[in-house]
Amino acid sequence: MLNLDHLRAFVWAVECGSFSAAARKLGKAQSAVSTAIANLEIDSDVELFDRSKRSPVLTTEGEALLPFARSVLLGSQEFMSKAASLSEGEEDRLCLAVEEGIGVQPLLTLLREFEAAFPHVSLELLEPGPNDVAILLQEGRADLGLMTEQEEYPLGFQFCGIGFAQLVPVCAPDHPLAEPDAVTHHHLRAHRQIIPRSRSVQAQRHLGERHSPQVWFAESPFLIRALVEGGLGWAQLPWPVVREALKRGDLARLTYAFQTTDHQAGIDLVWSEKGKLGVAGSWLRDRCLAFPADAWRE
Amino acid sequence: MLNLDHLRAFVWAVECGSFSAAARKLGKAQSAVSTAIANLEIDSDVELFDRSKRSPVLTTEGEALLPFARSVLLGSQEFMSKAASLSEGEEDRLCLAVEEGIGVQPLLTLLREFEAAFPHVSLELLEPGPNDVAILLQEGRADLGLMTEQEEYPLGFQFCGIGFAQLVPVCAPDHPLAEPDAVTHHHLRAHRQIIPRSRSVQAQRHLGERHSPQVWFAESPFLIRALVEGGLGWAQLPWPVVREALKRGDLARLTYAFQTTDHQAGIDLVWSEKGKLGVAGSWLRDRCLAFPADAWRE
DNA sequence: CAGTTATTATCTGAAATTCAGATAGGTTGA
DNA sequence: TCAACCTATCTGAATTTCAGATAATAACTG
Repeated sequence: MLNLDHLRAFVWAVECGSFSAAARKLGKAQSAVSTAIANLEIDSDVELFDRSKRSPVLTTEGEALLPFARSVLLGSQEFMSKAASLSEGEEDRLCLAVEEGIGVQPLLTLLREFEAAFPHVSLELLEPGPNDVAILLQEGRADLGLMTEQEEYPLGFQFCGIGFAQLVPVCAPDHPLAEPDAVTHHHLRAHRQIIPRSRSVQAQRHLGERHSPQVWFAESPFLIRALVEGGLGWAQLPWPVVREALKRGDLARLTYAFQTTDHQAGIDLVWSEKGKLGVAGSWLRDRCLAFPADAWRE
Repeated sequence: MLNLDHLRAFVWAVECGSFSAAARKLGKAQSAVSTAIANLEIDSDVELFDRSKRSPVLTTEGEALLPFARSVLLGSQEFMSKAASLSEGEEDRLCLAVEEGIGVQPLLTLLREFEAAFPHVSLELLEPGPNDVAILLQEGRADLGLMTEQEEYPLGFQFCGIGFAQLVPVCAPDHPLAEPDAVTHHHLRAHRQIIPRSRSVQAQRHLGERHSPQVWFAESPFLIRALVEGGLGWAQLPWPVVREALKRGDLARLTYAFQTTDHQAGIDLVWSEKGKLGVAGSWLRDRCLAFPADAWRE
């Protein structure tokens, strides 16, 4: 029956150029390598080396078989490597949910570090609408979440504010509110506000204050941006969502008369109860917590 | 150290649902499977099964490791399978050179059979210009060749006629020779003939008779077809090369006054001295020899 | 041409491993 | 409670692996 040690002897003998050298490399006796390869030749019924010369040279059959042997050994290394990863408490996969509108841009370098540190953990990234992050965590679908802050979280979750996202009031360039003068509460109330609201009835929190009695709701900030660009109302949207549109002139920024700075929406990092996170999850959590608070404002 | 038998026990235990069942399947004692998996767990430092229930269930770590184990075993099977192929005298690769202009169409079904019969032999197909087949064989670059017949072959080669290709005289539709009347030698001599000739000076055999004192040469029948379509002369070309162009009207067929049937160019199957061909090569050679002689005329 | 070095195959007894069977203990369902 | 099925572990035997010694061969050196 095929034996990994035999394959090892075969590959190392090719690598080193002689059985003796391979034996020295492997820390075994020369006879061990010699018999190992002889057994491999018996098992496979193929003459792997031509021994007529001083040091053995691969036959064409051996040459053809070598990549197969390497492949098996590589597979066994991958097995052990994955096993080591698991035995150190690394999870097999990790799911990170980042609420739509929170730019993933600040995360990119972090994810590159993650890739290098945990090559065996397959990362899944979700970008759900507002507050769906909490639902994904509750369902166990996601392990770690990044979402705009909420008054209270369900039991069994830990959370920690890690920064602030800038909420920018915008409307279409030809919208009445786009006038250069600062707008008052009175102006705002006269026009339709569009507010993000989650699909699930479970938790219908909305992002930002409600300023107008006349409101529409929409699931995604990108959908809202489209509505606002179409002149259907005004909205407070995260800076990463509107940055390009403002630069292009597809949107206009409102100037509040009653507030000089933009509204800040806190960003919380949320994870399920402490024990559930593996090594990689904890690493990612800790690195997120160490992020500077203004990294998310771009 | 990792051991293939341990991996086998692991995978079969998962497959069968219990260690005992796996032992029965493998024809071993239950204790063997049990200790094998225990050893695998020690080696990898991962708990693969949860034994608290009647029959063991995979842990999440075991689940993650299972595809890696399967991969290693699959690799070992591929090794043995390839070894069996080699030990039966199948070559690792086989190179078949089919002279340009000899249609590969008749070969297709044969190649499909080849694929099924010799899955481990990687086939290489070359389509060299006239007479380069002989050179490729001589250099050892190709193992088997299909070429238009030649008066003599270098030593060390065997050859056998296996059929005939039809050589069709063609010219451009607006060429003087395209007239409906049959053309005589005299007509032919008045116009430039284009003849295939190999790149190598070594053997400058040309395909078909020379009918005109005014000749050009070109390497490939397809190149010649382009020249003829451009009105630069007339030529005798293999039927598969001109079939589509004749149908489209890009070429016109000449009618010889002195010959009622098209010129037949014999097709030879050529291979290097007998011992060199492996099982797959011999198989392919014998199947080619059994081809009906008119298969190449389409 | 003789001498030296390096190589492989093979033999041998010891050491390690594997194996089958028996036994004990746990889980499941009747 | 019992029967059926499962796993872990122990034990001695069988098998395999191993290192060291030895002989034979190839290549290089003077």
